[in-house]
Amino acid sequence: MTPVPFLLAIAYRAMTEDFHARLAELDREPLRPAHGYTFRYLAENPEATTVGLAEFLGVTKQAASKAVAELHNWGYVERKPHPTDRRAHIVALTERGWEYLGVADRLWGEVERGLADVIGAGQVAAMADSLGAYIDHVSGGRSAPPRPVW
Amino acid sequence: MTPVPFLLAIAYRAMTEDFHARLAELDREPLRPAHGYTFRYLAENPEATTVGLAEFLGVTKQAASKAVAELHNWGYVERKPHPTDRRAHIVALTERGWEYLGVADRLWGEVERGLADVIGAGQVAAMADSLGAYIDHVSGGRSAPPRPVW
DNA sequence: TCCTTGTAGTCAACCTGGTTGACTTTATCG
DNA sequence: CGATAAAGTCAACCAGGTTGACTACAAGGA
Repeated sequence: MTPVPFLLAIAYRAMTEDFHARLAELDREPLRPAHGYTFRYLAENPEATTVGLAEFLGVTKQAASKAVAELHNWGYVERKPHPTDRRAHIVALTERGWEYLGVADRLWGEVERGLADVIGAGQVAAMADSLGAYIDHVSGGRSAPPRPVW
Repeated sequence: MTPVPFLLAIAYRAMTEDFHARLAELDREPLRPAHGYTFRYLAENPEATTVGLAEFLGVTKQAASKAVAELHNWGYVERKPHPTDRRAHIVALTERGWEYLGVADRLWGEVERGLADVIGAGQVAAMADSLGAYIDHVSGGRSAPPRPVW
């Protein structure tokens, strides 16, 4: 019998593939998972900086800096001077970035409905509750949730 | 609300960290997840070859070859001549390999019980059923299950 | 005010775990 | 046989991270 953690990983991989297939159908650039988390962080933190992003992603600031540069090249993100700290830059989603995030959210919703089609909406809700409770439990004192493997 | 796929990934990551913490408590070498899948494949396929392993892992044969070499260096795996094909080699777990696999299975069981402590054994079973059904559904015609992200 | 200590960000070198491509040796099938 | 395919290796490369050294600016005392 396959241990439950492995089932989680396999299912996640399958869903990610589903997501990318749907992106490809729309002729969308397939960004990596880490980019998705970056988008979410920027969407929720309008004053985001590279260092803040690095902490959120759980990587070094150098790695975060590379990611920002990449997303900037692709036009999803812009860098503005920080209002009070001249060392720092505000990193923010562009129009294009917001639009991509909207599409991604819609597609993840479709993937989730695909799961519901197989196991039922009730089971999906129960699973979300269970996983949420587990994540809360293990993140314990920490404020930020643990990041996924990517 | 966090999409369910992300919850899967975050929970998997948390469980992996739990697993590695338990390994570390036992002063065990922390092998990577891919190694775990390799062990499982070798355990179930006593006539395994490098190419077969590569297909199972979903990587190139060169990558599988590197992994085998590494596990061989660490004494978890041995290479024997193939009985009928002189190009090929049988790759098999050593005693040490079997022993490690046993420990890993026990620890994954503990991690799973940690989940059950939070959400209840019934929910764990329901989740395992649901995920299993989903994985079966999406793997469709394919015989081998999709591999996790590592 | 200046001076020390800390922080945002970058540059460069390196590591890891994979990739592609070229190759040798052995199998297999007409 | 001879052509084609498969097992495995070697070498070069790539992507996405790391560590370490550095610059520019910030902030809080003496």
